[in-house]
Amino acid sequence: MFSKACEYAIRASTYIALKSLEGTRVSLKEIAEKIDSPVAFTAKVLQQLSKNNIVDSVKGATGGFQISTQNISNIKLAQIVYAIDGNNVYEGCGLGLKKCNANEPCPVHDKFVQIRADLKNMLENTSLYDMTIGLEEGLTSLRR
Amino acid sequence: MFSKACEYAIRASTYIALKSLEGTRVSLKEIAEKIDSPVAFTAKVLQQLSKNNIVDSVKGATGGFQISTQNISNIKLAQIVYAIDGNNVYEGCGLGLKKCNANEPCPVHDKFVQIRADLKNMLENTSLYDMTIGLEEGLTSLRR
DNA sequence: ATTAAATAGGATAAAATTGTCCTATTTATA
DNA sequence: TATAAATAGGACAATTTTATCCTATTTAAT
Ligand code: FES
Ligand code: FES
Repeated sequence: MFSKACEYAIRASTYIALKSLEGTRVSLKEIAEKIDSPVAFTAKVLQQLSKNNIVDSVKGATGGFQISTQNISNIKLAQIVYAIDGNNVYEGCGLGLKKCNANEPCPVHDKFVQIRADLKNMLENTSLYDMTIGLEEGLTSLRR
Repeated sequence: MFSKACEYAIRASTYIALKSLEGTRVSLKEIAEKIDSPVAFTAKVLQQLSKNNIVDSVKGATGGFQISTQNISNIKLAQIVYAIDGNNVYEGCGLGLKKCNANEPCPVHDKFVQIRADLKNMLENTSLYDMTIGLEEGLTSLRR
């Protein structure tokens, strides 16, 4: 469904959001540990998220990653997926034709666009804040 | 969503089904041409489909691939996807956790399982015969 | 029998994705 | 000012996926 990079991106952003709500900035090292991801690879993903203004990075000692309270509410999973995996999830053909096109549809087009729309809808309506709910209480998890 | 191999598998099976309904067997070369896929790679995919009894292969001159009328009705996309991509589509976690598990869910679990169920449902209820409807008349396409 | 056309399958190669390592830069603090 | 801790980013390595090439085998038809 999503690339590994994108899975890490969502999990990392969620963890950063959680800690930002608690008022603390988090280091790459801590993030990778808490979401169980390879450190250096996660660094690349975070760089991309930073460039896309999805997370804020602070350099230097005591630096780290954070997300503003406003952005925690405003940023949706759809933006993260788009930043890392591009628009294939939203516009790609289920059977791999170059362009999904209702005018010359593949045999699964009608059924596929519905599922894709549901997925898109879910991603567009799930904020980072939504993602953090239940995390602190251990009702949901970012590792294992 | 699906691997390239799986996309080719679905398109190839659909084309073979179409021609089998017309009573003719088709060669690898013709298949690759009609679904716009790399010949040798498609051969590997067809080998796998043959091993999984999704398509029948006939060796030798005048040989080729075909699917029995019964199987055209009975074989569902779900079987093809499973044969090529395994069960990740059906059982994998949306955020890449090792196991999707309702007892220790990731933050998107509840929403994700629904979408996954819809997809699974669609794949389990779409037969190769369904896939061929509209193809002959050009209402749907396997290339472009 | 020979030939030609087809699939089967092993060995590689190319490309994309995933992952690692090292150095540069930034910045708080001692 | 020196140091230590942090991100940024370039270069590279490993793995997986995708694609190609070549040979063996099968089989219909001449
Ligand atoms: S053309 Fe294939 S999903 Fe739209
Ligand atoms: S645990 Fe992530 S989708 Fe079920």
